[in-house]
Amino acid sequence: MLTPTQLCKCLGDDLRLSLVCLLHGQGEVCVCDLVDAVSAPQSTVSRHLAQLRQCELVVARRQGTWMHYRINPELPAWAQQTLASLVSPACEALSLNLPVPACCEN
Amino acid sequence: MLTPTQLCKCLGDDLRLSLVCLLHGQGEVCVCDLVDAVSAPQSTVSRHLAQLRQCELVVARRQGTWMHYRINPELPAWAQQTLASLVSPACEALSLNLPVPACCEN
DNA sequence: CTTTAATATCCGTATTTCCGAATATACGAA
DNA sequence: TTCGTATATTCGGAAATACGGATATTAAAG
Repeated sequence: MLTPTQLCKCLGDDLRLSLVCLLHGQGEVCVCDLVDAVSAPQSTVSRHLAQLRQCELVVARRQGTWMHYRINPELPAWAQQTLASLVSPACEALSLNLPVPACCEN
Repeated sequence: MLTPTQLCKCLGDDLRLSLVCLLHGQGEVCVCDLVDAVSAPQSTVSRHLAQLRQCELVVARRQGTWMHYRINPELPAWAQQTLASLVSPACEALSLNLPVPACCEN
């Protein structure tokens, strides 16, 4: 189960925090769009997504060859509040421009 | 200035999160009490406190040989909200028993 | 079955973080 | 000044984390 320390560890990295912010802004985003949005190598993004998934911070849905990620909607209330507090200042600090243009529209 | 990533990095460690929780519960605590409360070597506690201070998450007040730490009261709103969301689940997860018995009462 | 696209995993390396004993510093008291 | 207490800093090594190219997996299409 997700602990506060684990949540903070997940969010304590620019790339992972960026991913979480992007997912928080949209409903669901597929990996290729995330790769574009953060302009990092695919293997790096995938590895961080796996880590976020392992902490149950995000969940994935497969659709054909695409994987759609979104924030785990069943996050405990304290975790949701934490995200809500952090996302908007993080978007600014990381200069993320939402929404992510979607390349894969299914 | 404190960024969301930095804040999360600070809180993404059991010992530092414990210290922050202890300080959040009381007003001000001196180092020796924190050392007792977390039962970690003094140098370790001091090093983590220095890190928290560098991020401006906590501030220190010297009184003779004692140093009294407290949460920085001028934290940006988003950071205060983040702490508010995390402290109580963190206290439970880290099984901290507040309040800290104070050995140095000045 | 082969090819292609999307994503995940592997693995060696580089970087960061953490630890705690030892040492240094700051301060008050004698 | 000297001593004792409280705290900070140093430093070398251990452990954890991050990186990304190469490779594996999965699934749709031909």
